[in-house]
Amino acid sequence: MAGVRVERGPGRPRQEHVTGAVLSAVLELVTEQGLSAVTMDAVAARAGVSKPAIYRRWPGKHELVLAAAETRIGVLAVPDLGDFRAELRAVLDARLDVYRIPGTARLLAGLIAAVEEEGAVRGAYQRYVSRTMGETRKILERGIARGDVRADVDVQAAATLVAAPLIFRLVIEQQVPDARFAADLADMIARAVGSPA
Amino acid sequence: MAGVRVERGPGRPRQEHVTGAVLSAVLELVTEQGLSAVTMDAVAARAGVSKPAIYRRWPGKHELVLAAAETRIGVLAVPDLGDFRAELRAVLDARLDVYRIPGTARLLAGLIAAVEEEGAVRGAYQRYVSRTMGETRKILERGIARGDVRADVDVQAAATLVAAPLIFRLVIEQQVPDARFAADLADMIARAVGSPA
DNA sequence: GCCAAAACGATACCGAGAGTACCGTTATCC
DNA sequence: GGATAACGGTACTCTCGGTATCGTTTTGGC
Repeated sequence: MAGVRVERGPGRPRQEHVTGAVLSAVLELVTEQGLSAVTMDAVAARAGVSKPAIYRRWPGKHELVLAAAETRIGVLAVPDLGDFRAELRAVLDARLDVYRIPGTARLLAGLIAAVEEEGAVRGAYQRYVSRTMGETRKILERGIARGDVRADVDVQAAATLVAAPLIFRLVIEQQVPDARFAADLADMIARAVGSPA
Repeated sequence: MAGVRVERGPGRPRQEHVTGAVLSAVLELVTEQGLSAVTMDAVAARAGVSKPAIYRRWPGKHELVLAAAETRIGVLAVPDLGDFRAELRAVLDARLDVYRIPGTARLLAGLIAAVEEEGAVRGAYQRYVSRTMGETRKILERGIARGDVRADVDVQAAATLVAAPLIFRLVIEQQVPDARFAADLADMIARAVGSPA
């Protein structure tokens, strides 16, 4: 995902702090001033780094935005809590915490635009999305095995039902989701996929 | 939303076909070559129109993209069908028809990016979103009045649950939703908000 | 018929931003 | 000590959004 050069060899090695400084600069700029303020010059200046140093690590702006987004919205794993409902709450609450960080909506919007514009980013993005959705699928499959999730649900469709509403409210409705909304979602989704018992 | 000059008066009137040709050009370009191909010069050339003619109608690219998106994803109204489940299917199927048109994912991505970048577009966008969600809210409220939707659901949250999954699958998961997915959604949402009866 | 007004196409232009090339310098491996 | 490669700095090219200006054309009002 990151730079091209990983193996050791002759030549001056990368200065590790540069990578972190650049990613932080992207997150700061997008939070404080929005997407349009994230120019390569502004990022370089904010990070105290030269522009070529950025291009040695990422092939272009789209990839940089993707990398910055990944540091924010990482893949989270939920352990077996013995109860589908509890695990559902855990997923929603964890996502809620991330989406409530200021600037996340703008960051996601930039990510979506970057993926749509640049086919090169799509591969890494696809892997990220399927990994994230995979965690939710696991919870559903545990629930089916356990018996507190209906055996006849389409797991992939149900995973989308879980993942979509929070991000929709943030990015499309342009409102920061709150705990009440997450709780309502948990109720509705539990009825949607839970065993009738 | 469109041009500034509506009232009649002296001077050469707008040529109506220009507006339509420009909007069509945007949709064609985004469908055939993606978002990055939608440059003002390309739009002008494709529409057989001069660039100033575009700027007489929309103040900037963001507004143009919003206008083009609105011609595609209009607000749809669902009549009272006497049954919540049937109306739910009607909403999902109608949305499905639109989202399956090639290029719609790219168009939506462009819209999201435009809104996030340009505060000026936000007002019109907000009105559009709340109008669209309002139609879904109406269906839920009819259902509550009728008795086939639980009276204790949060209508706004439920509307998000209905609207989010299709668009999420298209824009985030990067897959065109199919009829099977829409049917699964209808099943799950009906259990989520339908009366226990 | 004539004039003001405003849209039209065409073109040239400006400024900003993405990305690249080249510099001399510095750090590391062999 | 030499090859390698990252570093900051700078200057550059190219593309794109947006504006200005031109002469031309089409309308309404007198």
